[in-house]
Amino acid sequence: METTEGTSGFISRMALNDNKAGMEGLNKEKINKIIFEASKGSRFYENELKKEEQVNQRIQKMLLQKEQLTKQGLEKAQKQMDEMAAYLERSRDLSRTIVHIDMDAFYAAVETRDRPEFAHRPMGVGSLSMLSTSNYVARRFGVRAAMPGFIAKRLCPELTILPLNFKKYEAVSKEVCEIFAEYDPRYVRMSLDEAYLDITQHLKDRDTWPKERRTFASSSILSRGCDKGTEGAHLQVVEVKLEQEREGEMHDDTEPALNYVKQLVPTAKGSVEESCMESNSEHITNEHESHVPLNCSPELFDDVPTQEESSCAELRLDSPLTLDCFANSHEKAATASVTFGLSADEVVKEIRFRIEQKTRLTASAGIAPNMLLAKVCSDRKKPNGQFVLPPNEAAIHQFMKELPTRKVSGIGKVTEKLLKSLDINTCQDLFEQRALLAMLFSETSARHFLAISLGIGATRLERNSERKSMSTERTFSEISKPEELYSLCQKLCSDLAKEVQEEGLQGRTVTLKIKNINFEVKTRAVSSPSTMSSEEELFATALDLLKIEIESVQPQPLRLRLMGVRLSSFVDRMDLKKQQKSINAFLNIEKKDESCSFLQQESRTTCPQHVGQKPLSFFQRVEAARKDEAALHDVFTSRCAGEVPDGSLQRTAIQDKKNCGETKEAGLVCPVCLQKQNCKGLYNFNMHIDHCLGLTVYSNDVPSKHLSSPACNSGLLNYVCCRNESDDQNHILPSEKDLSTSEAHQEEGYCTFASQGNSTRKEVSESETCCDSCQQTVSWCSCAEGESAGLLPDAIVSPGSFADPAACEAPSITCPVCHCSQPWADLQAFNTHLDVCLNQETISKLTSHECTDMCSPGVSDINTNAGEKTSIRRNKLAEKPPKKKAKYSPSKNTIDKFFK
DNA sequence: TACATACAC
DNA sequence: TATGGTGTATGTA
Repeated sequence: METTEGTSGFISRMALNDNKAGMEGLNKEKINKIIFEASKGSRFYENELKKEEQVNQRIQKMLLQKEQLTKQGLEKAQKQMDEMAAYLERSRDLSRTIVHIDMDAFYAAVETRDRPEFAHRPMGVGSLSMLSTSNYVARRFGVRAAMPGFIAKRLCPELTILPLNFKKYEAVSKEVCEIFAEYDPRYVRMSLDEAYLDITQHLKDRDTWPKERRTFASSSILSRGCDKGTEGAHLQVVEVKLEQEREGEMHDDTEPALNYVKQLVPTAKGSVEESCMESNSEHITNEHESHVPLNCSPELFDDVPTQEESSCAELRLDSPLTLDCFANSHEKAATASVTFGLSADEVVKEIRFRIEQKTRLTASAGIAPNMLLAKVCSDRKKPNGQFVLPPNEAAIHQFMKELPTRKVSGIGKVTEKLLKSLDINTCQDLFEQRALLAMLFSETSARHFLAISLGIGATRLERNSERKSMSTERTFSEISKPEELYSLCQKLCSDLAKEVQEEGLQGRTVTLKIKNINFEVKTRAVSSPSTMSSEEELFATALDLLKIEIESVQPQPLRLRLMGVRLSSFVDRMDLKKQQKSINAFLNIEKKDESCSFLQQESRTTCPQHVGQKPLSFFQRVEAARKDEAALHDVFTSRCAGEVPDGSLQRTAIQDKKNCGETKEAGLVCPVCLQKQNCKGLYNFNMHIDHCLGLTVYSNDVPSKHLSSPACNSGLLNYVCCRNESDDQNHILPSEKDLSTSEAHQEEGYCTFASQGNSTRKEVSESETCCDSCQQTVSWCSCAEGESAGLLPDAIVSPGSFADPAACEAPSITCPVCHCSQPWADLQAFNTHLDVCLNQETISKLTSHECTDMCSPGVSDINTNAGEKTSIRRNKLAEKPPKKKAKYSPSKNTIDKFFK
């Protein structure tokens, strides 16, 4: 989405714009006045003023600090920053071509495409409470994204507000992404309407492409006037003024005329879009302080259009409008085609062209050597334009010189205000004041500012960074009755639990967020030693927090307008999968020999390598693999390597903090594989032990109800005990497979599982699995997709299919540590034996003594968390995870009373 | 770890 | 009548 801009810059530029100062200035004042009138006296407004005051105090504090700085201190800081700048310059990578693509007024454009009547009329998408975006016509009235609809209506009574339709936007976004993937399969989508592409490789490949591959048929006006098949043709947009706009009456103009349309003519120079923006950029450089009404909070007016956007809205209307104007030309243009050149600029034109052909929507783009710059560039020619920043230092320095700090992603209104108070307005100022910034801001911030001032940003697009939290929150009209608050809390937990479970996540920290009727926000968090994902667990934790808040204001009621629940500190399914992958690697089973995989070991007997061999039990396989030192080494080194920093300064500190020191020379000997381990930190050592045990490290974080028998409630780790319907026996089976009873079959190839009135249809396949206890092969149907590693939603597991493992016919199991045959009575007994074998006492000793030598900064972490993983968890599995001490624990009766 | 704040979209 | 929801990062205690 487009970024918004502070009021002051907007007003100041208006004042300097000779042609439009009167109209826009008045317009701006009108907008401010209307917003102010609609806001003043409201609780929201009062809170905004309060927040603003806090920022002002922060500024005062900072200025006081500034006064106390010594010359020597600043010189020292200057030296350090210069060293850092030199380092950053040395590491500058100009080799990549990064593109940032942003769909113009996306939701509004999609709606306009489907309902062309809004092409000429002001329209917003959202609700009376909040708009997500608005079209360019509405923006001329000051109607912007993140503005309440009722205020937008006051600004523009003719405004139509359409409801959000995410399904539709998602579908369009998918279409656009299909195009992105052709240029960079590893493109990174930031939101429905925004993505980064690294087209470096594409540019190389493209050099060898025949012209035909760069030629596209055109079904719209975009091809009009283009030389058919002309190599490197430039599409020039000529804006033709159709009708003189009535100045100063925009608010009363209920149906603003479409004043300009575009024509494309071939040119070698570039487009008029660029010259249009260049002329605007002159005004940008003439910025000065603004006149914000004294009694108005500037924050309230953050969404007023920037000059660039206002001008663009006048000059360049949404593309669908343009297309409509050329409706008569469509036929003529239907057979045209256009060929794009080889440069990055041409590639991006091609992408935008294809997006418009495919979706009838326009996009803006920025092309630069890194993400930070590309993002700024894409904003330059919005809407429907693109800007290239050449990959050379001189051009970048020149570009950054006049760039207002607020234009940089990550510098918001507060940071902008803080910087302005230090007389820092542009990125060049950021560089010049680097010593001051180093003294007044944190090291991280100062470094960040320095990188920005040099135009240095990330050059590698990282995809699929793991999710760190998941939350759900709701705004409502005031609720203050405790029972209603509890009920709401439970609903939120229920919703969150569903989503968390769908993603196969397990979290340890629950955060309750509340906003009172005065818009004051509070968060309260608690971390549990064990992970959770169920509604019950989330609710039990969140309720504790909520009760404390209710009590804290008693005898007054807790009057809320928002409540949210967040789960974080995840150990997710990916970790489980990775872990399993490592176990497979540990067992020296590679993909190339999938027929012999750990999970399908029956095939082992038919594999040429293993013909005639008896299927091995799980622990026998662990034992066999244990002997394979090479395999062990692979797994082990990969597990113990720790995080690899990406080379940036920012990450170095994190790495330093996280990493423990090297293991002492004596090392730690794994009690399972008996190999000396050079792990960094006990945590990794514990991970290794878990590998050796062939158990899932985080199994204790998986809800036991999914993995264990309800009958024995054992929390059996990699196993599930299931009753097979066909042989009517209980079996102990590895839980990598999702097992369901054959009864669940409703039709061939599918299972339908009923739960709480809902049924889920899942594709399944028949498979055979060896019972690890009785060594018999049994048939199961397993879900082919969706769930794995035993993370079965309730709907799939039929509790009736579980039974006590003790019922299994073959009552013994091999201990992976001492290798003796242990009687299989129940898991608890077996775990006890395992713990003895692991010599819990020794591990504890290592945890408390060795660790201080092994791990410098992370000692407490390792002692409290990681240490527990190995030495305690096996006995803890069957127990209810201990809850963090809450100040108040509601009695069950009390809660029940509320829900009856 | 807990919490608040800032920011993006 | 009425000012969102989701997620990440960072500073501070």
